[in-house]
Amino acid sequence: MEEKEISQAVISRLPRYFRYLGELKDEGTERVSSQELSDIMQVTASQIRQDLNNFGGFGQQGYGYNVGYLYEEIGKILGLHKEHNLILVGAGHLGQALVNYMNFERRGFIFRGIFDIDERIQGTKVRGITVRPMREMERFVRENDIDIAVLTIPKGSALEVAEQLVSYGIKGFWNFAHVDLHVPENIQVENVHLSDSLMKLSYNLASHDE
Amino acid sequence: MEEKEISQAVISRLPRYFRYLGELKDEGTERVSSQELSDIMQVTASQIRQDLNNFGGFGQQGYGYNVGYLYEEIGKILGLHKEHNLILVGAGHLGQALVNYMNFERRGFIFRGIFDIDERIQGTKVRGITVRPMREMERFVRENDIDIAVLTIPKGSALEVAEQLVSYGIKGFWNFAHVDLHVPENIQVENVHLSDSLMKLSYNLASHDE
DNA sequence: TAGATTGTTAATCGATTAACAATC
DNA sequence: TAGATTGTTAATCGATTAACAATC
Repeated sequence: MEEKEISQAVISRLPRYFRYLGELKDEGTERVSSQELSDIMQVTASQIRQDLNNFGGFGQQGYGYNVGYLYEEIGKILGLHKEHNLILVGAGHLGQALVNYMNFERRGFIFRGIFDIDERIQGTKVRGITVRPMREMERFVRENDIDIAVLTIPKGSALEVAEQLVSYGIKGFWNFAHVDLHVPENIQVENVHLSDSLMKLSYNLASHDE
Repeated sequence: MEEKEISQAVISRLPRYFRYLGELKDEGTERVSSQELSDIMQVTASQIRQDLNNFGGFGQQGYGYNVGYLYEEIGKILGLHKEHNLILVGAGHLGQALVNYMNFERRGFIFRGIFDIDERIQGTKVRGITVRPMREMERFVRENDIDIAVLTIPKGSALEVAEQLVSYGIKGFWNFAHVDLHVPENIQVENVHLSDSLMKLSYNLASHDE
């Protein structure tokens, strides 16, 4: 049962709030007003209050927000209290880098399996996890309750692999392949298109020095 | 001399247009109407026409757009006809993955140097490029006309390193460190916050299965 | 209580979509 | 020429900012 639909613009800002609140928390700060947060984060206090109030009244008039509480609550909104079981599909440089990055695990995103089409690396390990052949993927996904697939494979095979994974029960894709996946609407896709990002930087560099 | 300022929302869509036009071009398609592109890309024809007309009239009434021409023009708008000299700062797994990724070079983004604080990897090579100590960075940046720094270093050191790099003449940052850089407004920053992206996926997964 | 700051409504701004005259 | 489709203006929609009453 869906509450009022929250816009993706708001969702995109939540991790940034979460990060700044985490830093305030680590510094031992107990309370913060929307105005103080506004000064630090360079967004309007009004936007902060609007964004938070999409999810409930976390503050208190005359006081502001309790840092620790708000941090926890945003974490819950983001679903960080739940664990997710991930597989990596495509054990190239980028894929291996993602598996080796410790911070995802700290947030509950745990790589359970790695798959690659290249026979030469099958059987090798990345951070203790064996690289398996693609044909073992279906069984692995079903038996290990995998909900997220991280795609670091060439664009040519991504559509086909994604379709298979949906049929195996995958619920979300973290997609680094440079294509737009076509998946049923109950499946979530988060794209990381690195070359798009670099092109945007290129544009901004070019448009600046005119 | 700045023309009318183009919104970042529009800029963000350009690489996607560029990608689809490249595919059409590879298929040998010569012309495309905004409506056809709309069907393929799942955005409105109106938005496509509006976006393109920010940069000039690339189409022709009654005909549509010439695929090859539009592809070239968007490439120019994105600044892809110019070469950029990059350095990597932080030769961890992610940094090495980026250097090894061939497609950036194809678009004119060329890694010239790699720097890392860790003495154990200094002197080793990544894709033929020697990893150098940080103290050589200033001279290298100045002598090799480096304009983009790719930051794949821990958040703790990112602010300081970025400040130094600005003073050495760096014009743009591709920032993978999980902090917001504070740089002068004539310096461009493009952030890739992977954990933010993953949290967004997490939210969408959680909010879906309610 | 008085002061501070939220939660929320109203106003503004900007981005998207629709419509259509211009024109190839 | 008639048909098609752009370029562009106008209308709509949504997101951001401002304002302020509620309230701790």
